[in-house]
Amino acid sequence: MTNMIETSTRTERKPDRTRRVILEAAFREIYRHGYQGTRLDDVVAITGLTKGALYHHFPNKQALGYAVVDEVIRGMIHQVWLEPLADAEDPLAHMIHFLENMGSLIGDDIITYGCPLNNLAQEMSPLDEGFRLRLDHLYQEWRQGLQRALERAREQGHIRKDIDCGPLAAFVLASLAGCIGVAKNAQSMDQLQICGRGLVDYLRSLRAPMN
Amino acid sequence: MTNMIETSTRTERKPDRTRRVILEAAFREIYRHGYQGTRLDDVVAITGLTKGALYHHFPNKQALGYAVVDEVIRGMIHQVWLEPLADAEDPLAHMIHFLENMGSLIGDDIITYGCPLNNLAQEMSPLDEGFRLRLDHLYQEWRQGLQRALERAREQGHIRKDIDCGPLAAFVLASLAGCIGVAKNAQSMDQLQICGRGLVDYLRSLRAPMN
DNA sequence: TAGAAAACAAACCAGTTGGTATGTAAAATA
DNA sequence: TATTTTACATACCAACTGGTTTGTTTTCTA
Repeated sequence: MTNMIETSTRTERKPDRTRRVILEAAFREIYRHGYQGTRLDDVVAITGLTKGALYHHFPNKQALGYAVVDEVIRGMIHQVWLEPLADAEDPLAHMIHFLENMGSLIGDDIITYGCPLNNLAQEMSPLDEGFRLRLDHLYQEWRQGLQRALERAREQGHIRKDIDCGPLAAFVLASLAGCIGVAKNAQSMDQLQICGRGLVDYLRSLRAPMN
Repeated sequence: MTNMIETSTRTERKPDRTRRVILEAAFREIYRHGYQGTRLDDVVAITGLTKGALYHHFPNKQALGYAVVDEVIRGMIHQVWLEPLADAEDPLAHMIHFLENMGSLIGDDIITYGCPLNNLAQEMSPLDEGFRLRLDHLYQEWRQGLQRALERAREQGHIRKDIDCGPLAAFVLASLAGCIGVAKNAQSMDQLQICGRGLVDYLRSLRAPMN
């Protein structure tokens, strides 16, 4: 019935796409200026839409922020970290390779603006419990993915048998966030590599002693 | 109508003290809400002063923020970290003891609000080069203090001779910031201890092998 | 001790911000 | 096809915010 292929120049209505456009613009602004520093006027200006569109899809700024966490940032972490890690045959080698080439694998934004998840967590966790719960949930997903990968590495004999991979995953994640934060403050890719190498050294030191 | 009432409201004038009061109130608000989330009206409300006083001592919000970094936060890091570390006879043992008892040694604020320096760095470094330079300078002071302590530990034979204490100090600092950040987001002292133990394990693994 | 300067107080303002009320064209539905 | 619902656009505002201006009281100084 309404199945037409004609892409007319009329104002096509694609609510899902409009919603996506708003979400990604909001993510960009939040990533660059923080949640509190983000102005809704700037978000709509980037999209070329208007506030009417924004407030049609989201009831208020807070709901928009929550959706950015649940949909945009969550997707990025799964895509960049969790899925490749789950697919890797040699998880430890994959992690080390990733840590040693973060700059080229992720892009300069990691130096300029840091980690989107950690940024938002540091800013909003003490201020808004809704943010905190969502961000904490995401961290737990991330940590569990890391833990599973480390346990696989342990089964492969790349990590000593006596290591508890739960706390280890927590520490690795914390260190990684710290390294990115330091690099961001120094605005220096070198700093990221120096700190990242410290983490890699640590991971290597967990190898079972060769006999 | 001239000074008919010599009421006790004789406002005692202590400019240095007034400046201090403003600085500490500003620190408190920035620590809790971030720089962008801090309202000058709230700062003056806490002090019981007025904007006139604030703008007499500081030309604008930015200068007040800079002064908080240079005077308040810097003092705290020196007092809590650098001076005790420089005075410690066994720096490595001191560091480990500190990491294992951070919660009780520093206080609950570290869980609730995180690390004042790291918070401000993550928020403001990409937004304001003046902040970034001041915060980066402070980080370098901190890292150098750590490096000197680690080098002393190496001389004492508590750390392997082949370790380069510069990158190590950078990694330790990054990890520490990351651990505090994770604990803050989880609002959990347990998380701080779990992550902190990971860092302690790492430091212990640097010990020269016993023969 | 008189005048200048410093240290505050109080009122005010212009720009901004999140949010709303209302209008309207396109889809969905009947 | 007629009607309702969805998806936006437009215009607007009340509250707030950083900052200014002006006035008053204390302290310093010549």
